[in-house]
Amino acid sequence: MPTTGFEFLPTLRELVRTYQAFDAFSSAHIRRLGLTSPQFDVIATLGNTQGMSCRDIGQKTLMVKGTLTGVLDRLEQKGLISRISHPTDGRSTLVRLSPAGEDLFVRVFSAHLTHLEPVFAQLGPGPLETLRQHLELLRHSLEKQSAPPSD
Amino acid sequence: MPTTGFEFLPTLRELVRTYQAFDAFSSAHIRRLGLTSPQFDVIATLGNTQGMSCRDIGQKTLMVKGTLTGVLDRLEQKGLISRISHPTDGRSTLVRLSPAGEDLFVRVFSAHLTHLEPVFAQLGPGPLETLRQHLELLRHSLEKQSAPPSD
DNA sequence: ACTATATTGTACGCATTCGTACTAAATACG
DNA sequence: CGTATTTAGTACGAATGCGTACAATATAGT
Repeated sequence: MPTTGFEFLPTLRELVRTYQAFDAFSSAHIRRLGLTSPQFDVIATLGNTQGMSCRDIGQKTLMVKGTLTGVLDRLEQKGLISRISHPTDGRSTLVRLSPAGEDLFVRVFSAHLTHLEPVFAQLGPGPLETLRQHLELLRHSLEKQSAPPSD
Repeated sequence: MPTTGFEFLPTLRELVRTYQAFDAFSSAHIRRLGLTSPQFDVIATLGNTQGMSCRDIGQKTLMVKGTLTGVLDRLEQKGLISRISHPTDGRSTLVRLSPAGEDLFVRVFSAHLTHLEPVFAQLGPGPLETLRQHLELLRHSLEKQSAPPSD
């Protein structure tokens, strides 16, 4: 017999609530380290690289370029990154960590993962992997239905 | 033998990516209906009620009160809600849908769920429920580690 | 009754986020 | 060679989102 539809609502709600709980937990720690979440995202992305274009950073962090400009402005103002003109492509800018940014990256990155680790460890290896697989399924289903992004 | 730690990273990344994919998919549809996501959230929360306080709306929508004030301002400006003084508690405000807000709720709410349904249907009932349970586990683990919210 | 405390909502500043428009530079095409 | 299109980044406005401070009201403790 067919059901009423909308049986997915509890799962939808749980996805939203869980993500928001994760985001609150993660952001609170990052903020105590003196950064915002997007700023941490950029620092973590640039860590252990020789610099990247805004386009590459945007693809890694899922920020659109308009958003990225402001985040990079504030990181540059704090002296954590520097913008250099690209050697071969005159349209592009190379963004790298400054020495102070490198220092911060080393201090903060593993500290943050260590902060998160025990939370996920509660699940155990099996459920952790099952959760990842189901999330991946859902994401692929979402991406199949979506229009390609404009960036 | 102990592992290197940080085996949770793929699951963490998948949680973030999947939520962002869901949010993009959902927001795009809501925007086509003339609302923002938080505005839709409030309209959906107030639908089929006789009005709620800002505090109640905040608990349902997971918005802090400072954010809610601005969202309600814009909904009031569009004529979709009205703010009435609370009969018994002078500190509180009763927020209700206006007739136009009721109309919008009826038109938009089920349309949005119908838009989302096929995406989640891809998973099938079993994985859908497993996913919900694992997300719930993770959320409870997060909430155990978090400080209680300031609101 | 009186005072200390807690609760409700608003005001404000800072940072993000997206969409759109714009400039500059590189590439494709005729 | 010259123009059209594409690409990279910035500029700007509207709308969240959070933290803090604040005014008005309610409640608790004495």
